[in-house]
Amino acid sequence: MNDNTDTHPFTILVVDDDHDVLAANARFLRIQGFEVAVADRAKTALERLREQEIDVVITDLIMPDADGLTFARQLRILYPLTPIVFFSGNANVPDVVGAMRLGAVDFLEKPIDPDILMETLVTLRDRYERHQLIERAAFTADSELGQNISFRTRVLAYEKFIIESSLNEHDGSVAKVIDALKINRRTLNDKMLRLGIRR
Amino acid sequence: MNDNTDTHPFTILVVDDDHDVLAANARFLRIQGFEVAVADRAKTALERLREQEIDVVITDLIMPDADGLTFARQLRILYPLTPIVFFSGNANVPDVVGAMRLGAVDFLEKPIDPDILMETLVTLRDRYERHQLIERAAFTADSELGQNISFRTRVLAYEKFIIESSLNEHDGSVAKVIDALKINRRTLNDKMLRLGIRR
DNA sequence: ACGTGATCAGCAAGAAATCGCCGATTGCCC
DNA sequence: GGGCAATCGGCGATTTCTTGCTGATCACGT
Repeated sequence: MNDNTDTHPFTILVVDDDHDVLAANARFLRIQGFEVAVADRAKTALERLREQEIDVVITDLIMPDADGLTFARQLRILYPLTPIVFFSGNANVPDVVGAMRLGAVDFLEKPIDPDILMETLVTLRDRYERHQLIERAAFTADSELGQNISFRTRVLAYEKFIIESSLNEHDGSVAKVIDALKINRRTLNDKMLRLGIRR
Repeated sequence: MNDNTDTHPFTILVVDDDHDVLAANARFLRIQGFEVAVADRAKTALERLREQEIDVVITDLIMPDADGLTFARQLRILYPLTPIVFFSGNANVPDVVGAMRLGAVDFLEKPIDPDILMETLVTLRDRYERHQLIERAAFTADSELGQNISFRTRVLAYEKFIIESSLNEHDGSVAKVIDALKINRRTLNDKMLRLGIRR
């Protein structure tokens, strides 16, 4: 199911309707060594997401064809675990609340401070490099087929993700995972078996 | 409709260092039929939480003895499931982000609009009156030990998130959610009940 | 080689979730 | 009012999950 891209580069999708800002940010991120994809509106952004593997989405809250929250909502359905970072020039509190409720990783203010942006991205990349890999495969594998991923599938993928993350976090120690997740050892074993998790 | 005096009245803890505002808000909420506890600082608030069962905490972001986020962090350790509603007069984006990351239910701006506050609280109460009880028990049982949130809890939270997202996406149409998530109607109904999801 | 600690799977009973079937309710249109 | 579509909850059979008990591996240090 999972394709060959053993190690695809960590890719960031930057969404901004201001082409100048978009280009500048993209350039900055490329210089910093990230793989960057760009889009100037929600529709294009969703296309990019379909075309290539995106690891992080950084998006303006305001877009010509949809507001950022609606976009994030769609994104969440299709790619439930892809981190989203919002930015906006004049965000009000309800917007920020809404964004965070949709699982935004962070909310930055425009103009973006490069240091802060980098810090956020590096954190995400580290996290990605540690665990994300496997969980991602499960999600994307399904989502490519169509819009609707079954409830069951999503939940299983999430379970897998949690367990693998925790295993990673604890250097593969099952005992520690049992303690951390407060899960019965037998149950954990079964789930690992069922979900195809190896240490 | 429902008299749920089976356990204890739905209790709100209001935290504000401005005694006048505190008194005014407490009075307002009592008139609205809520049981209200008050505190004028983080320390007192934590005492109240120990003394009595609190169902919702409404707190100013700024307190004399600790900032609201630190307070929320402590609260989260001790009572991970207790909903927190923040309010602040001059909130900046990072504060809101931090609050939401700590699992705040909402972030209101001062001066508080009574209607919005009521709406938030009524939603929380309804949810509480449903089956939050069960979930709640699971959460608090786990949380006493510390940071680690149990596997079960996380999965439940994710299920809730999926269903709520899907409901949102489909304007609350259960039928469409059933189709999108490919979930049995009966199962969905059960889960909504168990997880305290309303349309 | 032996003990120890960590891990794993088979088994089976008990617990929980799933889901079809049924009837009830509500809002809407004719 | 009557028909219709959407929604919900009770009931119960069936399936699935959980989990304690057990014995088996395996790596490692003595």
